[in-house]
Amino acid sequence: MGMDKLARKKRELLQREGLFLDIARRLLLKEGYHGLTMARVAQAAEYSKGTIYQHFSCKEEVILTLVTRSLERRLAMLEKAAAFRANPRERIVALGEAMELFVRLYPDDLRLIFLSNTEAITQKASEQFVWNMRRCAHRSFGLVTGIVRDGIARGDLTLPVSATPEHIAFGLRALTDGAYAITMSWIPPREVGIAQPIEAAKDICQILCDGYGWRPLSTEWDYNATRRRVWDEVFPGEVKKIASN
Amino acid sequence: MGMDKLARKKRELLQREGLFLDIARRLLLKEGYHGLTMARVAQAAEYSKGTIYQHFSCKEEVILTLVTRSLERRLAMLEKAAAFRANPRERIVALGEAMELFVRLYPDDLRLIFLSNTEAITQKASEQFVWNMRRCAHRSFGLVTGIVRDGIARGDLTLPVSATPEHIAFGLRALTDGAYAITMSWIPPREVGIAQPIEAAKDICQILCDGYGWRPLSTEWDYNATRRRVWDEVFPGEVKKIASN
DNA sequence: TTGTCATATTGACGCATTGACAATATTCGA
DNA sequence: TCGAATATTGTCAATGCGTCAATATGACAA
Repeated sequence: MGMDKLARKKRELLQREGLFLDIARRLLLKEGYHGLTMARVAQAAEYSKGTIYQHFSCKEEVILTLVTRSLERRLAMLEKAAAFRANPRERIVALGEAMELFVRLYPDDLRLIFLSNTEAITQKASEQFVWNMRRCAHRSFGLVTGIVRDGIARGDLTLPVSATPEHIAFGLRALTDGAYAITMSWIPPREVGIAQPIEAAKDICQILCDGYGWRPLSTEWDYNATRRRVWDEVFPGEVKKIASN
Repeated sequence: MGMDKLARKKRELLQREGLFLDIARRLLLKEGYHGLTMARVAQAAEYSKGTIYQHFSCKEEVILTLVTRSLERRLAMLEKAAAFRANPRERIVALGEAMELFVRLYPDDLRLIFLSNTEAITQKASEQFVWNMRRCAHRSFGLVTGIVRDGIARGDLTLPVSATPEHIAFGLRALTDGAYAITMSWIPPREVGIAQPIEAAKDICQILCDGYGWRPLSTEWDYNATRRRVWDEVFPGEVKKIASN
């Protein structure tokens, strides 16, 4: 087969995989894990079930592919935020804004990411997928630890003897993930007295940084101005998209 | 039917339900969601499948019953800790110790609690179960907000204008839940540089409290002594059990 | 253009599981 | 001891996953 034909073939395969994934995503989000069935995907895509199994070895792999896409989309936004040119604590603020914009723009992707914590799904995951998901986790953690190291290097932050940069990253991440987990769980945050869980999570991250004595403290700096700068300079398109809704 | 006979009947039913639940729990923990099947429970219990459906309307209800038990067990430990006679910040420490002891003593129960965040399971939950799980969440949140209010009442803590007692409770809870979620997920905390995630979570909760300026700050008080007091006075049996492993 | 072969696609099938239910067994009061 | 109420059983339809032998497609050579 000619090279060009082979390339076309490959492109078509990729396109078909995209079709399967789009349908699967729609079903999964709309009707949950049990609502996503291979037969329904096949029917909606107007292919036979067997063809899907040429792309994915099992139902779980379909889901994990969706999860991986969402993880990478989020990671891309976090990386953009981490590259914000400002002092380290402002860059932490930028990460918080990235998280918030991500969840506002793509709430469905966040749902998918949380789905990946389900054992029923990860049980059947191939090495390939686990490896890739870990890679995403590493990189997003790495962004935070990197900023913490910068803060230490600049003398903005002095670690307690028992702590490491990883500890702080772990704390910020646990706080954020936990807040989102509560938001998306069967515990409605309003019922426990929190009207705006996402804003609350950002504020608490700030207070945690203050707790470490990371300068400039939130009392010494106008971090709302920082937020506006992040919107303007890093995520103008995203902010516009949200505003237009 | 005589009253005594009726009572015996009821007792036997309850006992059988316990048998089913024990078997289901073993299967679920050992082989995951897909490994737990009604037929296997029936076979192991030496009853027929139909009998199980007299106790539980579906597989998900079996799982939710297990989850509810675990939530209640944890809540009981938290309530014991919250009743610790000490200043409010020490009582927060006591809650942290309760969480740690719980996860050390009953790691399987924590796994079950996290299982309840799975949509595949909660989808089919009856009102009854959701209602009960929310009740647990309310009560455990209430313990924290109660302690925060005590701190404010004593003048140990002055809230920022934008915060409420619920905010602080939300932060502490999100931090703890998030840390445990990371611990139990496919992200191995060691790989992101955290050797002891549970200890780290406790430390970070302290730093967050410091960030709020909640007195006595961790620099002003020996909270390790507080921990030892909690072990001795609130959880002597639990600590002993852990030590003997 | 046509024949041949490799590859892609199909849908029926085997197997497992859920949940329902009619048939059967047991229990209890009279 | 009898009969009604209740509990238990095992089978069965329905559904879904993943496989595979049969079939269709299409690239290339003659």
